[in-house]
Amino acid sequence: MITHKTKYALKALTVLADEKAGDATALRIEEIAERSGAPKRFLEHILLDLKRAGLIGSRRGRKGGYEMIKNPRHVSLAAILRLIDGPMAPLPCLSRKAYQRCEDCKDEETCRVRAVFHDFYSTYILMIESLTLADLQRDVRPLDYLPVAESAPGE
Amino acid sequence: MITHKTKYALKALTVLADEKAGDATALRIEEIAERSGAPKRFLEHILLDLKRAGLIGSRRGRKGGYEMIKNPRHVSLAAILRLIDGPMAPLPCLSRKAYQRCEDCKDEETCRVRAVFHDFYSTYILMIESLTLADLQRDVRPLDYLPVAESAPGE
DNA sequence: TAAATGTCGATCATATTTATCGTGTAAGAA
DNA sequence: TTCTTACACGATAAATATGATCGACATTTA
Repeated sequence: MITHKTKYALKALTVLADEKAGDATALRIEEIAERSGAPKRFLEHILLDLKRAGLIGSRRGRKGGYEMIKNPRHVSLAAILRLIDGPMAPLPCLSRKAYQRCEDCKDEETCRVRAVFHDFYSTYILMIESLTLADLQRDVRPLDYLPVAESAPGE
Repeated sequence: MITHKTKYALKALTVLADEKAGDATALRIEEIAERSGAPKRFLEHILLDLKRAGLIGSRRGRKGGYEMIKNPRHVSLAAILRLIDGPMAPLPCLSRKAYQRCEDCKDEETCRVRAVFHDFYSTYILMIESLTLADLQRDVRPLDYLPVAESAPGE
């Protein structure tokens, strides 16, 4: 599950990316909040994070607001998820930035859980790194049905 | 991130799967706790969940304990994650079992976040469904280095 | 200056996660 | 039977994460 915060960030960035095509007018937080569906006061902090990370720029005062800086094609979803939600690694012992030894783990080198999730995570990263903001912008391609079932635990 | 609870479940199941090869003696919670590194009283509940799901069986009283019932090759990691952590869908609107409309979403059919994560999730599911408990059992294949970097948010 | 708008720390409410405890129930041994 | 061992299970607590709101301040433009 991605958090609401991340979802709001993605939607806000999409709004700003879509806007960038037009004139260079910055969008007010309120405007972004309306168009993304995020609570305004909550969105403030999110936009601030995105600004600090250099994805978007801001202007204060009258005619102020936010605008996209980066090329959406060069902003991976992985970067956004990490920025907002923090490390994505399935286990703390598999994270580069937030590495932490598992207390319950006797030997990290031979931990099978770690080994299996390491392989899994490698592919996962490749996938999420390859998606970009631009993928959120493209022309609408509506869903029909979910092809993959979320089956019951039993066999 | 998978939860500690799920990690404990995976380790406990691995212990039981490894034990199954030998004689049919059931393992006591305490023994499983020691070998998996999980807190005993916490593990009780986890084993109960696994039992209710039909993955393992239990015997009470003297000579009691838990033992593997299913063939580890037929127990997908997806089933275990769902069982312990609940639905895996990145968005509530993408879950079969726990579907929920996103309040902030104006039109689900054209939501780009949903569309992109739907595609992503499909592949994710295929991957995690294809892994089984048996993958946690195989002969140790130690890790050397993490090949994929968790890069910084900026470009 | 006045109005609009981003900045930002503090705070609060709620949910989730991670346990721990006490007590009950069943099975086997003596 | 009676005792001991071990699972069953609901209640509860502590810690952390998440989602959100507020007040006050800083900056820009008219």
